[in-house]
Amino acid sequence: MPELPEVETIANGLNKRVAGDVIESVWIGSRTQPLKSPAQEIARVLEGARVERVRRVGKHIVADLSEAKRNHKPRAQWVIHLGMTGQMLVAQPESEIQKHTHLIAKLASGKELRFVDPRMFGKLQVVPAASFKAPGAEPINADREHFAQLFKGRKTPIKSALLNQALLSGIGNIYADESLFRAGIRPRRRAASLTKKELEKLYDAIQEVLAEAIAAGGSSVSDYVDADGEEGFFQLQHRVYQREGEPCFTCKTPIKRIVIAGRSSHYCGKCQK
DNA sequence: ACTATTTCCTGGATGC
DNA sequence: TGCATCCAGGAAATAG
Repeated sequence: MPELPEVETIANGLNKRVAGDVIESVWIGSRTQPLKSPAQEIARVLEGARVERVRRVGKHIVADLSEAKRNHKPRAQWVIHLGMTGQMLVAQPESEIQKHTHLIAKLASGKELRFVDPRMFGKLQVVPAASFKAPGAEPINADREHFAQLFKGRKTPIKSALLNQALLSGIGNIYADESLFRAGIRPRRRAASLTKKELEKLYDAIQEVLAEAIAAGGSSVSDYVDADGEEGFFQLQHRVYQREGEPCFTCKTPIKRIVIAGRSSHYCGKCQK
Protein backbone atom coordinates (compact mmCIF):
# COMPACT_ATOMS: atom_id res chain seq x y z
CA MET A 1 0.00 0.00 0.00
CA PRO A 2 1.59 3.21 -1.08
CA GLU A 3 2.29 5.60 1.77
CA LEU A 4 4.56 8.62 1.87
CA PRO A 5 7.87 6.86 1.03
CA GLU A 6 6.32 4.87 -1.82
CA VAL A 7 4.52 7.90 -3.25
CA GLU A 8 7.71 9.94 -2.94
CA THR A 9 9.62 7.27 -4.89
CA ILE A 10 6.94 7.05 -7.57
CA ALA A 11 6.56 10.81 -7.95
CA ASN A 12 10.31 11.29 -8.28
CA GLY A 13 10.47 8.50 -10.83
CA LEU A 14 7.64 9.98 -12.85
CA ASN A 15 9.19 13.41 -12.71
CA LYS A 16 12.43 12.06 -14.08
CA ARG A 17 10.67 10.22 -16.88
CA VAL A 18 7.93 12.59 -18.05
CA ALA A 19 8.70 16.15 -16.95
CA GLY A 20 8.68 18.33 -20.07
CA ASP A 21 6.66 15.82 -22.05
CA VAL A 22 3.32 16.75 -23.62
CA ILE A 23 0.12 14.72 -23.31
CA GLU A 24 -1.27 14.24 -26.81
CA SER A 25 -4.30 12.10 -26.15
CA VAL A 26 -6.06 10.36 -23.31
CA TRP A 27 -8.07 7.17 -23.10
CA ILE A 28 -10.24 6.59 -20.05
CA GLY A 29 -11.91 3.27 -19.25
CA SER A 30 -15.56 2.80 -18.43
CA ARG A 31 -15.21 2.42 -14.67
CA THR A 32 -16.08 5.64 -12.89
CA GLN A 33 -15.01 4.47 -9.43
CA PRO A 34 -11.41 5.72 -9.80
CA LEU A 35 -12.49 9.12 -11.12
CA LYS A 36 -12.99 12.01 -8.74
CA SER A 37 -13.44 14.46 -11.62
CA PRO A 38 -15.71 13.65 -14.58
CA ALA A 39 -13.93 11.65 -17.32
CA GLN A 40 -14.58 14.33 -19.94
CA GLU A 41 -13.07 17.01 -17.76
CA ILE A 42 -9.96 14.94 -17.07
CA ALA A 43 -9.51 14.25 -20.77
CA ARG A 44 -10.07 17.89 -21.73
CA VAL A 45 -7.58 19.19 -19.16
CA LEU A 46 -4.87 16.61 -19.85
CA GLU A 47 -4.94 16.69 -23.64
CA GLY A 48 -2.55 19.29 -24.98
CA ALA A 49 -0.97 19.89 -21.58
CA ARG A 50 2.72 19.91 -20.85
CA VAL A 51 3.84 18.17 -17.67
CA GLU A 52 5.94 20.77 -15.91
CA ARG A 53 6.82 18.59 -12.96
CA VAL A 54 5.58 15.73 -10.82
CA ARG A 55 5.92 15.67 -7.04
CA ARG A 56 4.43 14.21 -3.87
CA VAL A 57 2.01 16.05 -1.63
CA GLY A 58 0.94 13.90 1.34
CA LYS A 59 0.03 10.57 -0.25
CA HIS A 60 -0.93 12.29 -3.49
CA ILE A 61 1.02 12.51 -6.72
CA VAL A 62 0.60 16.00 -8.18
CA ALA A 63 1.48 16.85 -11.77
CA ASP A 64 1.63 20.55 -12.60
CA LEU A 65 0.25 21.03 -16.10
CA SER A 66 0.87 23.97 -18.39
CA GLU A 67 -0.29 25.10 -21.82
CA ALA A 68 2.02 23.32 -24.26
CA LYS A 69 1.31 25.84 -27.00
CA ARG A 70 0.97 29.05 -25.04
CA ASN A 71 4.28 29.78 -23.43
CA HIS A 72 3.82 27.20 -20.68
CA LYS A 73 1.17 29.21 -18.91
CA PRO A 74 -0.20 27.22 -15.92
CA ARG A 75 -3.26 25.18 -16.86
CA ALA A 76 -4.19 22.85 -14.00
CA GLN A 77 -3.00 20.19 -11.59
CA TRP A 78 -3.52 16.49 -12.14
CA VAL A 79 -3.88 14.85 -8.73
CA ILE A 80 -3.46 11.12 -8.38
CA HIS A 81 -4.13 9.06 -5.26
CA LEU A 82 -3.05 5.43 -5.50
CA GLY A 83 -5.30 4.10 -2.75
CA MET A 84 -4.38 0.51 -1.92
CA THR A 85 -3.38 -1.01 -5.21
CA GLY A 86 -2.99 1.87 -7.66
CA GLN A 87 -0.01 2.10 -9.99
CA MET A 88 1.06 4.91 -12.30
CA LEU A 89 3.40 3.40 -14.83
CA VAL A 90 5.51 4.77 -17.65
CA ALA A 91 5.16 2.25 -20.48
CA GLN A 92 6.05 1.79 -24.12
CA PRO A 93 2.98 1.62 -26.39
CA GLU A 94 3.78 -1.93 -27.52
CA SER A 95 3.83 -3.33 -23.96
CA GLU A 96 0.75 -5.32 -23.06
CA ILE A 97 -2.09 -3.42 -21.45
CA GLN A 98 -2.75 -5.06 -18.15
CA LYS A 99 -6.10 -5.77 -16.63
CA HIS A 100 -7.64 -2.95 -14.57
CA THR A 101 -6.01 -0.20 -16.62
CA HIS A 102 -8.29 2.81 -16.17
CA LEU A 103 -6.40 5.56 -17.98
CA ILE A 104 -3.75 5.81 -20.67
CA ALA A 105 -2.14 9.12 -21.57
CA LYS A 106 -0.14 9.11 -24.82
CA LEU A 107 2.85 11.42 -24.69
CA ALA A 108 4.63 13.29 -27.46
CA SER A 109 7.81 11.32 -26.76
CA GLY A 110 5.97 8.11 -27.66
CA LYS A 111 5.79 6.91 -24.06
CA GLU A 112 2.54 6.26 -22.26
CA LEU A 113 1.41 6.95 -18.72
CA ARG A 114 -0.88 4.19 -17.49
CA PHE A 115 -3.01 4.18 -14.38
CA VAL A 116 -3.73 0.65 -13.19
CA ASP A 117 -5.77 -0.13 -10.09
CA PRO A 118 -7.42 -3.51 -9.47
CA ARG A 119 -9.19 -2.58 -6.26
CA MET A 120 -10.15 0.87 -7.43
CA PHE A 121 -9.50 2.66 -4.16
CA GLY A 122 -7.31 5.08 -6.09
CA LYS A 123 -8.61 8.43 -7.33
CA LEU A 124 -7.84 10.65 -10.29
CA GLN A 125 -8.86 14.29 -10.40
CA VAL A 126 -7.97 17.61 -11.98
CA VAL A 127 -7.98 20.85 -10.00
CA PRO A 128 -7.13 24.48 -10.81
CA ALA A 129 -3.43 25.36 -11.07
CA ALA A 130 -1.59 25.81 -7.77
CA SER A 131 -4.70 24.96 -5.76
CA PHE A 132 -4.02 21.50 -4.35
CA LYS A 133 -3.25 21.25 -0.66
CA ALA A 134 -2.85 18.18 1.51
CA PRO A 135 -5.49 18.11 4.25
CA GLY A 136 -2.93 17.93 7.05
CA ALA A 137 0.67 18.74 7.93
CA GLU A 138 3.63 17.32 6.04
CA PRO A 139 5.21 14.68 8.33
CA ILE A 140 8.74 15.26 7.09
CA ASN A 141 10.33 18.13 8.94
CA ALA A 142 7.02 19.17 10.43
CA ASP A 143 7.43 21.83 13.08
CA ARG A 144 7.96 20.04 16.43
CA GLU A 145 5.63 22.34 18.35
CA HIS A 146 2.94 21.97 15.73
CA PHE A 147 3.40 18.20 15.77
CA ALA A 148 2.76 17.99 19.52
CA GLN A 149 -0.19 20.33 19.16
CA LEU A 150 -1.92 17.96 16.74
CA PHE A 151 -2.59 15.37 19.44
CA LYS A 152 -3.76 17.67 22.22
CA GLY A 153 -7.10 16.68 23.72
CA ARG A 154 -7.60 13.76 21.36
CA LYS A 155 -9.15 10.70 22.95
CA THR A 156 -8.62 8.57 19.88
CA PRO A 157 -5.83 5.94 19.95
CA ILE A 158 -2.48 7.35 18.83
CA LYS A 159 -2.52 4.80 16.01
CA SER A 160 -5.77 6.23 14.63
CA ALA A 161 -4.48 9.77 15.05
CA LEU A 162 -1.38 8.94 13.00
CA LEU A 163 -3.57 7.50 10.24
CA ASN A 164 -5.80 10.60 10.22
CA GLN A 165 -4.70 12.45 7.09
CA ALA A 166 -6.29 15.67 8.32
CA LEU A 167 -3.64 15.75 11.06
CA LEU A 168 -0.58 14.41 9.25
CA SER A 169 -0.74 13.67 5.53
CA GLY A 170 1.26 10.71 4.33
CA ILE A 171 1.49 8.18 7.17
CA GLY A 172 -0.36 4.90 6.65
CA ASN A 173 -0.60 1.58 8.43
CA ILE A 174 2.98 0.40 7.88
CA TYR A 175 4.77 3.56 9.00
CA ALA A 176 2.37 4.21 11.88
CA ASP A 177 3.18 0.78 13.35
CA GLU A 178 6.91 1.08 12.65
CA SER A 179 7.11 4.59 14.14
CA LEU A 180 5.22 3.59 17.29
CA PHE A 181 7.55 0.64 17.79
CA ARG A 182 10.64 2.82 17.52
CA ALA A 183 9.13 5.34 19.89
CA GLY A 184 8.20 2.60 22.40
CA ILE A 185 4.52 3.58 22.44
CA ARG A 186 1.59 1.15 22.27
CA PRO A 187 -0.85 1.82 19.44
CA ARG A 188 -3.92 1.85 21.68
CA ARG A 189 -2.65 4.66 23.91
CA ARG A 190 -4.96 7.69 23.81
CA ALA A 191 -3.26 10.41 21.77
CA ALA A 192 -3.77 12.99 24.53
CA SER A 193 -2.08 10.73 27.10
CA LEU A 194 1.33 10.97 25.44
CA THR A 195 3.88 12.88 27.50
CA LYS A 196 6.00 15.62 26.03
CA LYS A 197 8.92 13.26 26.02
CA GLU A 198 6.94 10.56 24.22
CA LEU A 199 5.79 13.05 21.60
CA GLU A 200 9.43 13.98 21.04
CA LYS A 201 10.37 10.34 20.61
CA LEU A 202 7.47 9.77 18.25
CA TYR A 203 8.42 12.77 16.17
CA ASP A 204 12.01 11.53 15.90
CA ALA A 205 10.85 7.99 15.11
CA ILE A 206 8.65 9.22 12.26
CA GLN A 207 11.50 11.24 10.75
CA GLU A 208 13.85 8.27 11.01
CA VAL A 209 11.44 5.66 9.62
CA LEU A 210 10.32 7.80 6.70
CA ALA A 211 13.88 8.78 5.78
CA GLU A 212 15.06 5.17 5.87
CA ALA A 213 12.07 3.98 3.86
CA ILE A 214 12.55 6.65 1.20
CA ALA A 215 16.22 5.67 0.97
CA ALA A 216 15.14 2.03 0.44
CA GLY A 217 12.68 2.96 -2.30
CA GLY A 218 9.61 2.22 -0.17
CA SER A 219 8.05 -1.03 1.07
CA SER A 220 6.81 -3.58 -1.45
CA VAL A 221 3.93 -5.36 0.23
CA SER A 222 0.70 -5.98 -1.69
CA ASP A 223 1.54 -4.83 -5.22
CA TYR A 224 3.60 -1.70 -4.83
CA VAL A 225 6.04 -0.91 -7.63
CA ASP A 226 7.54 2.41 -8.63
CA ALA A 227 7.10 4.23 -11.94
CA ASP A 228 9.52 1.81 -13.61
CA GLY A 229 7.73 -1.23 -12.22
CA GLU A 230 10.54 -1.86 -9.71
CA GLU A 231 9.94 -2.98 -6.14
CA GLY A 232 11.23 -1.21 -3.05
CA PHE A 233 12.93 -3.09 -0.25
CA PHE A 234 12.05 -1.38 3.04
CA GLN A 235 9.73 -4.33 3.84
CA LEU A 236 12.94 -6.18 4.73
CA GLN A 237 13.50 -3.68 7.52
CA HIS A 238 10.03 -3.82 9.08
CA ARG A 239 10.35 -4.49 12.79
CA VAL A 240 6.68 -5.11 13.63
CA TYR A 241 4.47 -4.69 10.56
CA GLN A 242 3.16 -8.11 9.42
CA ARG A 243 5.44 -9.87 11.92
CA GLU A 244 2.71 -11.29 14.16
CA GLY A 245 4.05 -14.12 16.31
CA GLU A 246 7.64 -13.55 15.23
CA PRO A 247 10.21 -12.54 17.86
CA CYS A 248 10.82 -8.86 18.56
CA PHE A 249 14.29 -7.93 17.29
CA THR A 250 15.00 -6.18 20.59
CA CYS A 251 13.64 -8.55 23.26
CA LYS A 252 12.50 -11.73 21.42
CA THR A 253 8.92 -11.41 22.71
CA PRO A 254 6.43 -12.48 19.99
CA ILE A 255 4.96 -9.50 18.13
CA LYS A 256 1.25 -8.99 18.77
CA ARG A 257 -1.43 -8.08 16.27
CA ILE A 258 -4.60 -6.29 17.35
CA VAL A 259 -7.31 -4.47 15.41
CA ILE A 260 -7.79 -0.75 16.00
CA ALA A 261 -10.55 1.02 14.09
CA GLY A 262 -10.65 -1.86 11.65
CA ARG A 263 -6.92 -1.71 10.94
CA SER A 264 -4.43 -4.36 11.96
CA SER A 265 -1.84 -2.99 14.33
CA HIS A 266 1.41 -4.71 15.21
CA TYR A 267 3.47 -4.07 18.34
CA CYS A 268 5.75 -5.53 20.96
CA GLY A 269 4.02 -5.84 24.32
CA LYS A 270 7.32 -5.59 26.17
CA CYS A 271 9.12 -2.80 24.30
CA GLN A 272 6.07 -0.58 23.85
CA LYS A 273 4.32 1.02 26.83
C1' DA B 1 -16.32 19.28 17.09
C1' DC B 2 -14.97 14.63 17.61
C1' DT B 3 -14.97 9.83 17.38
C1' DA B 4 -16.35 5.27 15.77
C1' DT B 5 -18.16 2.40 12.27
C1' DT B 6 -19.38 1.15 7.65
C1' DT B 7 -18.60 1.14 2.82
C1' DC B 8 -16.25 0.79 -1.50
C1' DC B 9 -13.47 -3.24 -4.39
C1' DT B 10 -10.74 -7.48 -6.16
C1' DG B 11 -7.20 -10.96 -5.70
C1' DG B 12 -4.94 -14.01 -2.91
C1' DA B 13 -5.26 -17.15 0.91
C1' DT B 14 -7.82 -20.48 3.31
C1' DG B 15 -11.01 -24.31 4.12
C1' DC B 16 -13.84 -28.13 2.94
C1' DT C 1 -9.26 -29.46 -8.29
C1' DG C 2 -12.88 -26.46 -7.49
C1' DC C 3 -15.81 -23.53 -5.25
C1' DA C 4 -17.23 -20.54 -1.42
C1' DT C 5 -15.77 -17.55 2.12
C1' DC C 6 -12.79 -14.38 4.35
C1' DC C 7 -9.60 -10.70 4.63
C1' DA C 8 -6.49 -6.74 3.44
C1' DG C 9 -6.98 -1.38 3.92
C1' DG C 10 -7.21 4.59 2.44
C1' DA C 11 -10.46 7.64 2.90
C1' DA C 12 -15.18 9.13 2.24
C1' DA C 13 -19.69 8.64 4.09
C1' DT C 14 -22.58 7.75 7.80
C1' DA C 15 -23.93 7.35 12.54
C1' DG C 16 -23.57 8.46 17.21
